[in-house]
Amino acid sequence: MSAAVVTRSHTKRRVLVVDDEENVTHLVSSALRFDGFETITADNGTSALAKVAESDPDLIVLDVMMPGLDGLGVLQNLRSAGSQVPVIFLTARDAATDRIGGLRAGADDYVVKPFSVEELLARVHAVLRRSSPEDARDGVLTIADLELDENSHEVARAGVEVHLTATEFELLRFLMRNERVVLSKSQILDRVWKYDFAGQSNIVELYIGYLRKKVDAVEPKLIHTIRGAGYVIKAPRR
Amino acid sequence: MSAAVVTRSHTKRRVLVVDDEENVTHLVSSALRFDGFETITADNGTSALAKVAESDPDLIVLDVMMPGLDGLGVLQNLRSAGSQVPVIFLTARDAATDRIGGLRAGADDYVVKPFSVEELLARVHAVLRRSSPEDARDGVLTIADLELDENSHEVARAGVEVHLTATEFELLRFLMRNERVVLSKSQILDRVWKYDFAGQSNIVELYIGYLRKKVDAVEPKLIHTIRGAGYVIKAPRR
DNA sequence: CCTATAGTTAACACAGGTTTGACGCTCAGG
DNA sequence: CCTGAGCGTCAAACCTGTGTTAACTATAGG
Repeated sequence: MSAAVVTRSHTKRRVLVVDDEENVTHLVSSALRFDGFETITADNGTSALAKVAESDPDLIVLDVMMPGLDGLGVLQNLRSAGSQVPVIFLTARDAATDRIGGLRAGADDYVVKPFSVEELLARVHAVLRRSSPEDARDGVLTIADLELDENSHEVARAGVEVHLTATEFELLRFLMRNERVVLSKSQILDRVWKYDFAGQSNIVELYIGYLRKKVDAVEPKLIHTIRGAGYVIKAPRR
Repeated sequence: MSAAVVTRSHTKRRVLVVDDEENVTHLVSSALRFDGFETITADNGTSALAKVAESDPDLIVLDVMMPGLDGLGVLQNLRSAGSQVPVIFLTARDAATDRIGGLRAGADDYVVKPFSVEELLARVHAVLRRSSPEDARDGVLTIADLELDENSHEVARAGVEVHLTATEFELLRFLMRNERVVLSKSQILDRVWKYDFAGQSNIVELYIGYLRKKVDAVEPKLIHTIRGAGYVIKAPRR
């Protein structure tokens, strides 16, 4: 066991994504790969159990409602076989309704559909952070004198605390988690907004504007427009 | 043994969780891990004894009613073998009165099912605090001029004692034990309310409201709403 | 068994956040 | 220097989450 832990500490984290909708598994697994994870997918409960057995994932993202063996069944199966692997449920219903069958049934966290990819990613990191020591980071992102604390949701520029709304916070976190990477408006829309967002408008520009007013009003400017490509956040070269 | 004690004084506390329901062991052990413990689980009495022998835990959370060798049997076995390891019993409600006599036979505390996770966690800390010198903290949580004593259940703001109900106290303790961490309403519901709580209402907001009236009516405000995310308690930045 | 206290539910009002659409500005290329 | 596509900004409309009150139900203590 200790040998396995040691070996694994230097390899990529492996995440199994289980959902009967291919759109969802694709969306989630490509986001996870973009984030440096290895991913495996399954589109039903039975196949999920097989994939767990053969690839021993570090975490499972598991849809609750699936035809045949559903998420609850998969989880019970795993737990009674002694598996301790962390599980995040995807639940379609109102979270409160499913709660008894959800978290309390042995999952480590759950995300309500439709979710934003960044939200799910944040949960994945949070769960891994608390369940394995190797992933323990403090959850504070810093670029120049801009700080964002994922735990307390505090954001400060030049030492001054700034209040951000939920969407502003997610957007800034996405930018900061990708420092020096240009993110297109559609990437941003796909990651920060819930995946069923229909509106096709200038909402990204609008929120970039909000962020600039709130956290980028002082020099040096950190948020940059790359005309025709998207936005980047970065500290100036020194 | 003394060598083991010395070594152990700098390692994580190890807790063995024993229950025949996988949901309960997972619920409890993941909460304990989140709290910095190492956990081992067993789903029956015989296996529990084996795990004690092989991993020498610092504390055992032990379900009384299990098929085969039950909790009382496990405890008797341990005590007659000379083990002094602290034990917290999990008992069903109707059996509570009957079991108290049994508890005197060697358990250190007991928690009635269904329990809230925070309640169990509090007992674990309390037992460790009084049974091992290394865990001796006074059990007083302080944020700015807000004080909460886990032993006496006294709460005071700005030096003035405040009376809280059981639920209010647990909620405040949960917040304070997680200063500067945003806790979602579902996290709060899952930790502070008993695990079989099915209700779906705005009960968390309601209790936050109670707390605000009782302990946060003066400046500076310590309990903050993070719209769309949850609540945080924190002292203002200096 | 009755009363006081605590816990829960439901209804509702409102503040704050999100989205929309219109409009003006800017930059790069012709 | 003109032009159009892309970007930034504004205010109104819409919507959701949150706080609050009050009534109801369970529980514990006398």
